[in-house]
Amino acid sequence: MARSGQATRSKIMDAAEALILEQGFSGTSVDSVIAAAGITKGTFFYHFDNKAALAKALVDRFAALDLCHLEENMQRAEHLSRDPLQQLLIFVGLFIEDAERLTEPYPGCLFASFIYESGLFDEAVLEVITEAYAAWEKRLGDKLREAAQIRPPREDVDLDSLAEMITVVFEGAFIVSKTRREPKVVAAQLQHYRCYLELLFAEEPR
Amino acid sequence: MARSGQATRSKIMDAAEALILEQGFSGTSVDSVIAAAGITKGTFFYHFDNKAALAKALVDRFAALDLCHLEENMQRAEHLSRDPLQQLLIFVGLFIEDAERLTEPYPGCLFASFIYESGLFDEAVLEVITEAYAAWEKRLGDKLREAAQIRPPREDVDLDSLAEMITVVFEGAFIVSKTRREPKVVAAQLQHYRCYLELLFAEEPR
DNA sequence: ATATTTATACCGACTGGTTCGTATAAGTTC
DNA sequence: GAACTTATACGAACCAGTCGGTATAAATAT
Repeated sequence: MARSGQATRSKIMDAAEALILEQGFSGTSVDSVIAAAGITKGTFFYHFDNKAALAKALVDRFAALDLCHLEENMQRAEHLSRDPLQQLLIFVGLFIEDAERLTEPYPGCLFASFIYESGLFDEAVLEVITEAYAAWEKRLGDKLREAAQIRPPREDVDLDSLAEMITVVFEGAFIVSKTRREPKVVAAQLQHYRCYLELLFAEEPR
Repeated sequence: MARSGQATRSKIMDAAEALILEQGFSGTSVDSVIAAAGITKGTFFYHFDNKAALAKALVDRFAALDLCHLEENMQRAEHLSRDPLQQLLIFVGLFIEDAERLTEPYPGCLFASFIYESGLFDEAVLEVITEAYAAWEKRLGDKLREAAQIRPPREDVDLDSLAEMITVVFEGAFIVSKTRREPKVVAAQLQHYRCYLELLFAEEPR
């Protein structure tokens, strides 16, 4: 089975990611990864120089997928409405739809897993995470500022931290969802975030 | 130098907790703990049967302190106002005050750290965490229901998940704070939670 | 009062197993 | 023949945990 190199690489990364989200990076041995992936040690080290290289590949992939979801849902929202506030509400709504489809608890976020073991990773890995968070903050922050220009929020809130709040809600909801083993948590919490935005920008009398 | 048993035990736990919040539980060896605590291996295993016993002792202590903060600030709030909504706003405000005093990024929550390595711990450890979360949800949920009886919220939100949201905001803010190495994140996010509560229960014309 | 016992607290070398990573040699697929 | 995979064995470092022994102080006995 030569030539399927990329497939094997993905299989290793899939197995590793699932294990890491349950046991952490240190708690996940290379041996357990190769067992889960159904390959051998030689193959693992053929694809990754060392365990640290696996970590880097995992965050890179996770970040790429994350930013893809961000951009895709934002562009869908932008096509569904012209009003920046409505775009934001639709944007969050799309993630709520996704979260509602979950039947099992969300497996968690690799970023959070790594952050709670941040002492083990080099700066390059951590930078991928900060940049991903920054991208979300930027994208939502710009949209919020657009919305605020059309109609200023009722309370004088800081728009940057308001943009950041979606990351906060996601990460916090993942943890509670994992703890309570309850898949609905994420959707419920995103709904609160959307509701907060609605109330902040509501056009009702002062 | 006998007699200082409890002090040594605390010293071990303090060192362990700090290390675990940076490197995770698996990533923290007993050797690194004893080095940080300035004791030896024999002493460590005199105080703890095994590494798992240390984990249990750490969550127990963390949960006790956590519930202490919850109860203390809630009772302070209850003394400062008779109105349940005001009590809630004051309650959150007290945590904002604490968070604003931080000059370094919040070191993080042991619960979250353990949850992202949950596969390594036995049911007893995880139960301490679920119970702690449940206590917060109960305490705030009851207060929210009181407030809703006096004046129903503007939007038809689920009060249980609204109560749960403070845990979500804390946990999410810790992660973002650790990632961005920015201590102000926690206070800013708690402010949004308080603002959300205010808007939800505002008495302005519908 | 002095000797002896008991309990608590602590030390550090040691053991056996696990870890990551390497090496080697042969097989498979394109 | 180049890219990829299997299988197995191996080593150095590290890991959790053990064990025999020491130090101290209070309790008890003499």
